[in-house]
Amino acid sequence: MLDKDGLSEKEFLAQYDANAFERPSLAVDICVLTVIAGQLKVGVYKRDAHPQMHSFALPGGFVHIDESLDDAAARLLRDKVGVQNVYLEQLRAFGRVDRDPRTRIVTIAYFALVPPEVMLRTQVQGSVIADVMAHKQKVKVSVAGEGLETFTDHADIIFATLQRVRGELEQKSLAYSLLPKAFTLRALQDVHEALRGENLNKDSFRRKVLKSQTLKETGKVERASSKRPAALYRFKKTKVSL
Amino acid sequence: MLDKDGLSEKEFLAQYDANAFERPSLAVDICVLTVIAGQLKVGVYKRDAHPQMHSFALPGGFVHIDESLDDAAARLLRDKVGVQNVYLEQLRAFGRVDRDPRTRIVTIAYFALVPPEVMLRTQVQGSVIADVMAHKQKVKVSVAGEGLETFTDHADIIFATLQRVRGELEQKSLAYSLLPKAFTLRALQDVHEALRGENLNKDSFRRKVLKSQTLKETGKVERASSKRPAALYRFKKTKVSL
DNA sequence: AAAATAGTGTCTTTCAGACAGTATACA
DNA sequence: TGTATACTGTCTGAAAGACACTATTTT
Repeated sequence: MLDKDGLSEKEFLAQYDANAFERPSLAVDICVLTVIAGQLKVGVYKRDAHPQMHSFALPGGFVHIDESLDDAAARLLRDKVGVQNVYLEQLRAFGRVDRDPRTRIVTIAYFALVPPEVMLRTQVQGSVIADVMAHKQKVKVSVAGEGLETFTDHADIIFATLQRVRGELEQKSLAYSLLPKAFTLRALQDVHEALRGENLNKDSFRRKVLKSQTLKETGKVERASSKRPAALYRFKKTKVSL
Repeated sequence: MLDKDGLSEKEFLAQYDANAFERPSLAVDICVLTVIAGQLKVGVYKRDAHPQMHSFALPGGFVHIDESLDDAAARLLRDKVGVQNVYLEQLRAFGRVDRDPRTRIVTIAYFALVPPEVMLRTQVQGSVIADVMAHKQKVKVSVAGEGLETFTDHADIIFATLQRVRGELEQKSLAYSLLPKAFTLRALQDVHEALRGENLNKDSFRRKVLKSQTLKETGKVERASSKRPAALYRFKKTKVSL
């Protein structure tokens, strides 16, 4: 079968020149979220090179020619954050023309949800676990109350991640990716509250989650520093997607 | 301020070589949706060139080096579909390594929501307004009951668009982008039903939408071929996002 | 015993779904 | 007049929020 230039598909592919036009570079950046003691955190690192040296950036890097976007994200998460086998989902692409002064770089943003024990166990050079606060249409990244300057549009990426996670929290049961295998109902509610940025009614939260049949009692109770110990539950990964 | 190689930011940028590594090509593809007579439709065109000649593809093209992703999507929508000033939102990137036989092409998928009058007015060479049916985790694209072969992963893009639109239908009031300025409550419900792929309770749908304060009566009624004419409403663009 | 958190029972309000009935067009 | 659709009013059941109360631990 020949095309309008009289070429077969094989001939067409042989003469195709991918370098005929100037192309943007393609990167992946990852917004790593965790909830520690009811506080929402993001993993960033202090840049030690130009451009925007000393600002704080999300971990990321360029997409190799022979790896999928998902593979690139998993590789960078492993290499730059030291974390694997966690929840990892693509957010979207960010492609403002002037978002990077080096050259035209389009980035595919991902977000990862990491349980606190896993996050606290990783120690990578220059990495910082910073606080995140969403207020209005912006996000504030800080450590010990001290605001951090964020690299290029990375604050936008964090904000968009928060919006996405809030929307998918229920449908995809994302909260369980931020908890250890066994957890109390209070801890589950803490995660929901940290992500949604608001307090929830304890009674109806308990009822809803218990009635949803997504939890299984472990029979054990919290080894607690608190007062009355709470029952520990596990997540039953049922739930169907749309 | 000098980096670890002793370069200033200006010197660093001058010596930066974007071509040091082989990079994927970057494209944009657009899933154009409309609802005609209660039926969900997608705009595709029959490929007249390799690869996968004669399959049906979403309109798209390459991202220019000096335009943002959003600008590229708007340009391609205008040039390839003949439509502008419609709802246009980025879905996400699709980057399977083997998704295009020409070379490594990562595509940023967008979706557009177009009112039926606007869609029917456009006449672009080779374009087809096809039916869409979602069943299970796949999508079926057809014309007059005849299934169409879709180009590379474009069926996945359409499916993902449907999922996204269903999720954002309420929050972002997307249905109004698929309707003329004045519309009946029945037409609004038809759009919701077409997008969600299920029938809704008429009574509670009316009550919910009327109570939501997002509609304004025009005072006019439908010039109808139906029985009793229905009141026409307009969309009051209030509603705050998250 | 006091304090603090976990967990239970119940009342009220809200809202979706169902159904019955009225209104207004066309054939 | 019959029929089909638009629109209104009311009942019922499910679930969220609020509140009161009991249970179990640490100090």
